[in-house]
Amino acid sequence: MVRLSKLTDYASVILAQMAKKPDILWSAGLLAEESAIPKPTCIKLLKLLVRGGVLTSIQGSRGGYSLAKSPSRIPVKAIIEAIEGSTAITECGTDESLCRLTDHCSVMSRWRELGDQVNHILTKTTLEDLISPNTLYTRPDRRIETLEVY
Amino acid sequence: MVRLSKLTDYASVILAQMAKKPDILWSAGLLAEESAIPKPTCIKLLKLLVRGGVLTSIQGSRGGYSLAKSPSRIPVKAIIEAIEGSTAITECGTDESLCRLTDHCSVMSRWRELGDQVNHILTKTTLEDLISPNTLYTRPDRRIETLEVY
DNA sequence: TTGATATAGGACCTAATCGGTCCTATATAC
DNA sequence: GTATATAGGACCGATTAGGTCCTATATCAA
Repeated sequence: MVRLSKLTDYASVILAQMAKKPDILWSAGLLAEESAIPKPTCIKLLKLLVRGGVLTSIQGSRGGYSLAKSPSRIPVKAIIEAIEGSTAITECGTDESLCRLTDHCSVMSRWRELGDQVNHILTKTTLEDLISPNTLYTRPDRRIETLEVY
Repeated sequence: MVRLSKLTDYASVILAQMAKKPDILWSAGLLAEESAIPKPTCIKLLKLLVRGGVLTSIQGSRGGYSLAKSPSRIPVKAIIEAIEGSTAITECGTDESLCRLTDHCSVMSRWRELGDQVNHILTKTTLEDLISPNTLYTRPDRRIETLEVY
């Protein structure tokens, strides 16, 4: 839990690169060079980001990739989910006995609420925040409203 | 990221069980029965929880396990770290070129700040919250102070 | 129309991690 | 001394993550 996968890390570097020059249609090759990420891996990530709706692509010669939206409208959650899949804290295991014999379901509800809080942060934080040269702290305009959770 | 491992899930069930009867010195066998978790796995988890300071143990005949502190003083973070290890969002990869050629380090700083927020929640939420029969939401006494982050 | 260039999609392999089990040592009570 | 309990670590199979490659399709330009 709460660990960034290497590929998501890479993806954020690629996206940071793209956000710097939003008007360019980036080819996979160029991005791989500029971001110092092995080309095959870079290509794979770009495909995942397209599928996740973070990027749009144009096929064919002179084609390439660009951000699907402005950085401020791309939640960190979307990036993570594009690369790693759902961020659901856990699917309820099919283990029947756990649910029948113990407080498992009740405890899981609390875990899920906790996961909702984390997701709230991941949704409010965007690519724009990620690529900011300044710390996220002490930015009044981005102060998170008191979580409507416990 | 943001996914509970099966073992942490199990551990929380065990701890919920123990918290219900705080005065009992629980043997591994009894806990395995009551929590419907395979005994060998249960034993492994108990050892990890002792090593993480969540439980204390007494060896020898008539020995067993008990909570090291009251549930309200055991952060969820301690449980996760006991089972899964550090919750650091990522160690900076040793990949030199990424840091030299790109904005990787800057982006990673933002990720780390984001991780700090998540850890804040995981620290403020305790075993007591986890085993509460009621939702964490709408509990004024547990309302989180506005995060001193963005 | 054809060739060059780019993405789309998926198969595939290897390495690392997770989930789970077992064995031996040590501590304690009777 | 023996039975009962935890301590610690070795170990293995299954799953997942990281990374590569191959073929198909779309587009542009000559």
